[in-house]
Order: sequence, then structure tokens, then C-alpha cells
Amino acid sequence: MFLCVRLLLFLNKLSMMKRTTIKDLAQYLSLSTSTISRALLNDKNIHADTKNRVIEAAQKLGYKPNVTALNLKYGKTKSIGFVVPEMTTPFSSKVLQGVHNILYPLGYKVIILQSDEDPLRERENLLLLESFNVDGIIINLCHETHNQEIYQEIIQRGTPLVFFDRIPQNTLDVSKVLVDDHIKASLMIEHLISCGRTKIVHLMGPSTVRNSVERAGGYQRILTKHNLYDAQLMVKTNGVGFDDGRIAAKKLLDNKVQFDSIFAFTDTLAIGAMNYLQEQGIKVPEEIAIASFSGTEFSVNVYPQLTSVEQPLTKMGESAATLLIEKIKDDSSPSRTIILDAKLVYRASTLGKAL
Amino acid sequence: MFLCVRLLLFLNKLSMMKRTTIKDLAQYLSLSTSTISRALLNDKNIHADTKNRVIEAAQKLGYKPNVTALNLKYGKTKSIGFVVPEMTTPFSSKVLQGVHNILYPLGYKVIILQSDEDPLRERENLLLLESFNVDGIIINLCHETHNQEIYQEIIQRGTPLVFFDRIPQNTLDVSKVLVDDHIKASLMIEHLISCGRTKIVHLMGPSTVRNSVERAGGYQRILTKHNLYDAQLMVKTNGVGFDDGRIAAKKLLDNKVQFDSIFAFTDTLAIGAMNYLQEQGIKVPEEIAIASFSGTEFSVNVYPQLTSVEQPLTKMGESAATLLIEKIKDDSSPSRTIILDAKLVYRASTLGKAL
DNA sequence: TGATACTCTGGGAACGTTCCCAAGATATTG
DNA sequence: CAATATCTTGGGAACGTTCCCAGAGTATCA
Repeated sequence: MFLCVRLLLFLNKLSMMKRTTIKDLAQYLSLSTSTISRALLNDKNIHADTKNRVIEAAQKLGYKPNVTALNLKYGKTKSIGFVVPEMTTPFSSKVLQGVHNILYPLGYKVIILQSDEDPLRERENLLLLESFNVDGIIINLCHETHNQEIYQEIIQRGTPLVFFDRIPQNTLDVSKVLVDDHIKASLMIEHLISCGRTKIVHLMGPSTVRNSVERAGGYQRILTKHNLYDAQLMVKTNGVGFDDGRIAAKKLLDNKVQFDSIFAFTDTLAIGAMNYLQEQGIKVPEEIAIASFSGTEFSVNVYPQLTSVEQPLTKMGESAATLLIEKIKDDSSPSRTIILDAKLVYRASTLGKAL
Repeated sequence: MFLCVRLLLFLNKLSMMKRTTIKDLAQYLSLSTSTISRALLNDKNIHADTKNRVIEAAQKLGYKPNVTALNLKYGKTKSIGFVVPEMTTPFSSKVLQGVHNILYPLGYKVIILQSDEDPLRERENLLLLESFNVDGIIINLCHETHNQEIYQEIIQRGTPLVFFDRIPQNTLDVSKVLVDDHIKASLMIEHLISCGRTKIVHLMGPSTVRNSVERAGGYQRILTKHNLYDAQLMVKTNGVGFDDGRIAAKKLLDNKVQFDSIFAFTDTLAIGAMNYLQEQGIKVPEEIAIASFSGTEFSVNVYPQLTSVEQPLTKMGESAATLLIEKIKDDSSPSRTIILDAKLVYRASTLGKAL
């Protein structure tokens, strides 16, 4: 009864303050902060009874450790940055999910920034994250060479950087995770050819990023091998959004380019093009077959469903997070490159027979 | 020259350490930390020369303030949580963009958590954010009543909560931002009727959230007014994903329900249903017209383009962030509700003439 | 019995900053 | 010239925590 009144008085006093700290517990139990800390950290140098009393009191007073104090003490923020060209398509979201899978259980927070496919914006994002003192950064970049020195500087100043999907030039010694773009693109072109297509358009991504060049390389290699390569069918787009695909398709039709299929750098490009073609009354896949390179659920949520190279996006995020943790734990650990396997999934957009 | 050597020696010494602090500057310039602090904070009680020397040295040694120390001092983490049912459709991304617009310039970090439409997960997310000591939380909930007490408790323990889109019951005194679901749904039904549709299906969202009920209410009111209401056309779905729309459409066809149009709770439901119908050879909009309630770019990136109630999603995020800042600044400030205007945009999915 | 080992607890520095207080130096005033 | 105001700086506490060091008390040993 006496104890109860004492608790109430104490709680009342506390309610004025923001939050129960270790000092409050120390005062309440007439112990030192050292002892409280030991009790809460399961230190062996403490009497079992004392420990129980502390734990009970912590429960009663609603004690929660102050992570900021811990972070200051250990010189970490337990937060990491995630920088992507955009977050409005499921691509980045899927990767993010993988990142979360690894990092949240470890107590890390993830701070997301979008570069809007703008290298300047990307640069600002990186500097902002640095000013936030993040412990590391996972990034999908939007231009291969533009911010090269910034990456270098940031790493040198002590913030590890891990790249995924679009990676920087090889001169930079960093951990990264990617898929074998060249081979998978090649296989997809073989598939289109095996479906009887001969005039295959490639909607190529920005030539400032490696994947784009790799996939275009696979496309070109196979078509050349089959004597089907036609430079006019290689279409450069400005970006990788729905609109860019739409615009590219319109340009092809306007220029009366003859083609019977499209292989697009991303699912957004593919869908944008497909929508435009359908709006013009063109049948997919009968007149034009369409294939993409992606891994999001978009491919099965359009009509007709899209044949595509399905990248293991969540796995990609998990791998990137794992590589980052390696670097955070020991910044002199060697950089690693993880190459993930992507699989080709054939769906209605290429499987209907050609006219 | 002498100074230069001195700098190099100092830099060399620093390179062993993690980071330049105010103390390093103090030592380097033979000043006190107080003076350094004053110089860096533009305090007026400092000699202009001293200030310049400090700023110059800070530049040279690459000084960056330690935010964690600041956070500890001021009892804030300068971070807020963003809890959403999912992040893989552009809905949440769009809102997030608005949140970023307001919060990043103010130096806040945003931590995103997905509840996967699971109230238990949502609860865990909230507690996790609380353990991160976030200064506030913006949330789109996934079940109206399930976590009611948790919201209450979290607010009581001092973390302000702001709701958007799906909001909790009125018994909770909180800030929130929403659109007028009932009226906009009503207007959309009027539109379908004016297009000559009489058998309008409603793919209703989960009945555990307010919007869902509101939109269904608008649907029912207008149809009743026109003597067109038919309970069999009100379809409850399990979730709001593409699949749920697909399943609902399949069920309607399997049960040979007669209908000439669909009004869906979200664009994902609408698109899922539309894809299934098209796969079954049904023409949209000629045989079935489709309308949705959303605000993402999905509506213009499908074929045919979707008529929909376009919510100002980015604005929604900005409003929520603004309301949250109010609460963070002064937790006794009165709760506010912001009701945003959504506009109806008519597109091909309803505009083609009915057969 | 005296020396030694073990158990448990308290004191206080440290993480990086801000900011209050005090104080020395200089300028201003009557 | 003494008194006072102004400018500029340094000292040190505080934010919440961990952890090293020291020391009091008790148990163990020869």
C-alpha cells in the first residue's frame, strides 16, 4: 500500500517530464545508474534480486531506452539511406522490401530519397544523407559517370556505398549487386525469333547506364548472329517511364517503321508502348509482340500479360543490404559483387501467333 | 607555409579518427568549444575575425555537425514514421512524395513501414517506430477499429499521430486528411448512369475502413434514387490489390451476374477486373464500362485509359505532414481535419458508347 | 587468523553539442 | 579618473547511456 502511493507520487512527478530515464529508475529505487544499466543489460555482476526489482520498476514506469543516446555513444545512427531514381513504380518498392527484410530486424531505419532520374538531384540526396550521418547508403544511380567523384568522396569520408541494378564504372572499387543483363537479353531475343518475329524493335534505356548498354548489346549480338540486325529498330528513349514508351511507339508508327515486335528495357517502357499501340487499334501480340525486362507485378497486371525477364528484385534488395552490413561492420572488408539469376517468363504478349 | 605544415600534421592525426568534431577545431585553433560553437551558429557575441578563422578551419578540416548529439540535446530524433498498408502501388508513393516535400526541407527523415493490410503488422510497425523515438507518425491504416487503443496509447505516450485516407473512428481526437468520398462516389455513379449504364457493379473495399463504407454509401444512394439499386451488384472484396479485382470479376462472370459497368474502390481493383474481363474477350468499355477512385498515374497507363476520381495524393501528403509538424511543435495544439477536393476525370473506359 | 578471491554496487568519464554563467579586456560615460 | 557598459572569450553542466575503475562487504583458503 505504501509502495503503491509512492509509485503514484513518482508517476505524477514523471508525467510532467517527457520520459522515464535510467536516472529516474535510479532515484526511484535508490540505486546508481550503473546498477540500473547493469540490470537492464543482463550483466552478470548484479544480484538477482536487484535485477528483478529494476526490471519490475522499469516495467511500471514505462522505461524505454533512448536510442539517440546510444547512437551518440557508439557513434552510429543505425540508419541507412536508400537512393533510387524513382519510387512510383513497383521496381524500387520491391527492392526496398528486400532491404527492409534484412535491416529492420537488425534495428536499422531506412531513409528513402528519390533522384527523379536527375544526377544533380542524386548528388543532393547523397549529401543530405551524409549530413544525416547515415551508417551507409544503398543506391540505384541514374547516370553512370556524372557523380563518379561524389561516390568516391563519400566513401572516402567513411560512409559505405553499395550499388544495385545500375552500377558505376569499374574504376570504382565498391560492392554491388546486379543480374546478367547481356545474357538474359540475348535469351529473350532468341525467344522472340523462335516465335517467328524478325523485325524486333529495342526500346533502349538511357545510354548513360550500364544495364542499358548491356541489354542492347545482347539484343544486337543475337540479331546480328541471325542476320536480322537493323540499326533503325534500335530506339533510344529519354527515360524509362510509361510516357517514354508511349512516345517511342508513336514515333515508330509516325515514321512508318516496319516492325513485328518490341523488346523493352523496362516494363514501364513496354506498357507505355503497348497502350499506345492498342489505342491505335493494333493487336498485341498478333501484330506486335512485346517483351520486357523487369520483375515487378506489372507484367501480370496488364492485358495482355507481358513476357519478361523477371529479376529477383526482393532478393536484390536483400543482397544489397547484406553487402552494406558487411561494409558497415568493417569498412576495410573487400568489396563484393553479387550477380543474381533472372528467369524468363513467357506470357500472352509474345505467345499468341503472329499474323 | 608553416601553417600549411601544421594543417597537414593535424589532418594526419585526424585521419586516424572517425570525424572532425568541434573539439578538434577548438584544439586546432587554440580556442574553446564555446567559441567554436558560437562561430558556427552565427552568434552575435563573437569577433568577426575569430568567426572567419573558425569557419575557414571548419571548411579545411571537413567539419560536419553531429546530428545525433544535437538530437540528444534537444530530445528529438528529427525523424518521422510513415506507415502504409503497402508501398508497391503508386498510391502511397505519391502521398509520400508530398510528405517529403514538406519534411525534408525542415531536416526531417522519413522512415517507411508497410503493414501489408495486416492490423497485427501495423501494430508492430507503430511500436517499432516508437522504439525508434520518432517525433511523429503519419499513417494510413488498414483496419478501422482493430488498433484503436494502440493509437490512443501512442499519442498519450507523447508521439503525435496524423491519419490520411483511411482514418480511425471519430472517438479519437486526432488530425487527419481525407477527401469527400461520399460525394465524389455519388458523382461518379451519376456519370455512369448518364452514359446509359443501369447495372452498375461496385467493387467495394474492406468494410473495416471508413472510405470504403462512404464510397459504397454514395453508390447506394444514387442508385436507389434512380431506382437502380440491386444488392447483388455490391461486391465485397478481400483486399484492394490487382488480384482481388480479378477474382471479383471472375466470380461475377461465373455466377452469370448481369452487369454493364463497374465502379471500383481503387484503381488496382479496377485494373485487375478489367484485365480479367478482357482476357475473357469482353470489350471495355463497349460491353462493360469501368470507373475507379484513385489519383495515381495508373489510370492513364492502361488500355483503355480509366475514368476515375482523381485524388490530390501529393497534396494529401503535404497536408498530413503540415498537420504533423503542428502537433510536433505543440502537442496541445487542437486537432484539425483537412478535407481535400478530388476531381472526376472522364476517359475511354466509360466514354465509348454502350452496345 | 590473515591473506586472497569473489560479489555487488557507486562514482564518474565519455560520446558532441549548446548555452548559461563568469570574467577579462576594452570602450564609454560623467 | 573612477564607474559602468560592451565585447569577446572560457569553463562546465546538461542531454541518456555504457563501462571502466574503485571499494565495501562477504566467502574461501592455507
